Amino acid sequence: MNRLANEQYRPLLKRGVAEIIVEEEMRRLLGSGRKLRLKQGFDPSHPDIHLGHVVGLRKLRQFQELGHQVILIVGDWTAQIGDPSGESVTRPMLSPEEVRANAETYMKQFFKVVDRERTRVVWQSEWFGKFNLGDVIRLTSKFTVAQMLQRDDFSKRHTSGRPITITEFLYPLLQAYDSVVIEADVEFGGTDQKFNCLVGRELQQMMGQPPQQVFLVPLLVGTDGSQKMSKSLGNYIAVDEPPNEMFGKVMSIPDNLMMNYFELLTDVSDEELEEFRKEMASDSVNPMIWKKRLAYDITKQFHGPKAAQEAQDEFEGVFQRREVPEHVPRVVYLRGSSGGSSTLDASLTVGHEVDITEFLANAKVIKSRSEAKRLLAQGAIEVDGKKVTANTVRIWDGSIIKVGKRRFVKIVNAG
RNA sequence: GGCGGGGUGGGUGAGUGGCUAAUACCAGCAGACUGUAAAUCUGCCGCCGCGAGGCUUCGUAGGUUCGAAUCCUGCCCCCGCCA
Repeated sequence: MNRLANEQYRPLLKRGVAEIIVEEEMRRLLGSGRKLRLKQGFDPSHPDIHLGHVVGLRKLRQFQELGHQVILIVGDWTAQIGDPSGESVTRPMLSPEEVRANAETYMKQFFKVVDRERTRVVWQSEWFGKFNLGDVIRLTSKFTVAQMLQRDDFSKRHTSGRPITITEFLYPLLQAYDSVVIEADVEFGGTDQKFNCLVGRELQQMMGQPPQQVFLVPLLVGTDGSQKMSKSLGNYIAVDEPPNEMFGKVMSIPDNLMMNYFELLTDVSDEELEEFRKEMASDSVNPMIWKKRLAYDITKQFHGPKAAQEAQDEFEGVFQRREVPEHVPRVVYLRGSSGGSSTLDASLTVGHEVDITEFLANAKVIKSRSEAKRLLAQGAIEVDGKKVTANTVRIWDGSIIKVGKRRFVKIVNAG
């Protein structure tokens, strides 16, 4: 491999990459001029994509720009046997309809990053649907328990006496078989997928194929700044998040995560990041300036420059200048007899005093009256810019009620 | 098949008859401070009630008791050890 090529692939193979197995082989393949088959699997029981997944998807995209093809495998079959990730969490079997719906949801998000034109979607059931017991036994007989126990997760559970189900051993095998079927050149995944991907290499070789390369990306740390981003931990930023939310959530990450996010989730050049690093080290700039850029850049990727700019404007208005946001959810305030969907207590009338806690609880702005009372007692409720201290307050058509730092509601009289 | 352990509020996990709506920690929420960052401090953190207070909750269904998360019985579920 010549120096030029090394330089050419530097951003692709170095930035935002945890490990490549085998890197030299990877370079050789890239240099061969052949169109590579990039394998990406997806578990239909988790159809939501967040920024943690985007790290890998961006890599797929970068490969696509070089002319390579993504093969997206819908794991409709393995979704039914449970994912051994972390603790053994048994998943409910998904019905075919659920799988299909989830796959659609997934792909809608997936193709916000990955180029649809250069992607082929295949379903695992295309091949596993024909599998019979004999096939399964033949597949399992190629591997030993000792091999399975090489997996960190398995060996830990085994030594500490926690259960491992046999179906969990099947999961890596099926995933490996996927690689054989599609004749994958490269499999992508987070570092937690290393073992499974390596099993794929072994099986391919046993079946007379050249082994796939394994491209592992780091796990993104979530908005809490400590644990990996995941939906169940609630520290995630979803790709289908509205622009304002997305911008706001990025702004809320700890400062020390910024560099990491820039590297893994943006195309901001290494040179600029070096500048950023220096400025941060010397305290010569307010980190917020850079963080806004980060938030803008990420929001732009999913919502376009216009929406990103608007999100930034709103952020600056609401949080830096403490203004009321432009678009505030409305609470329709019915006068007189009962009515439609967001019905409020009909005895309340605009322009009159209302019991604010009762009002907000009825309007579902706050989930219970007890909680509303707590918030009131803590001075967290404002009406038209004035902190509410009494139980009752006068509201008008068009009044703005603010709860806490960022919840707003506008009163609209439909009466 | 045998023996044993366990199911408590979003999570971890105390509590073995009244002082327990239920220790503690985490998460969460609010206020202060700020750059809606982090850190820190303060308060809150089942539902209803202005309040005194009431109601519902500790796998589930019954029972004992003036009174049960705590005792008894059936059932469901989870886990370990031995075979």
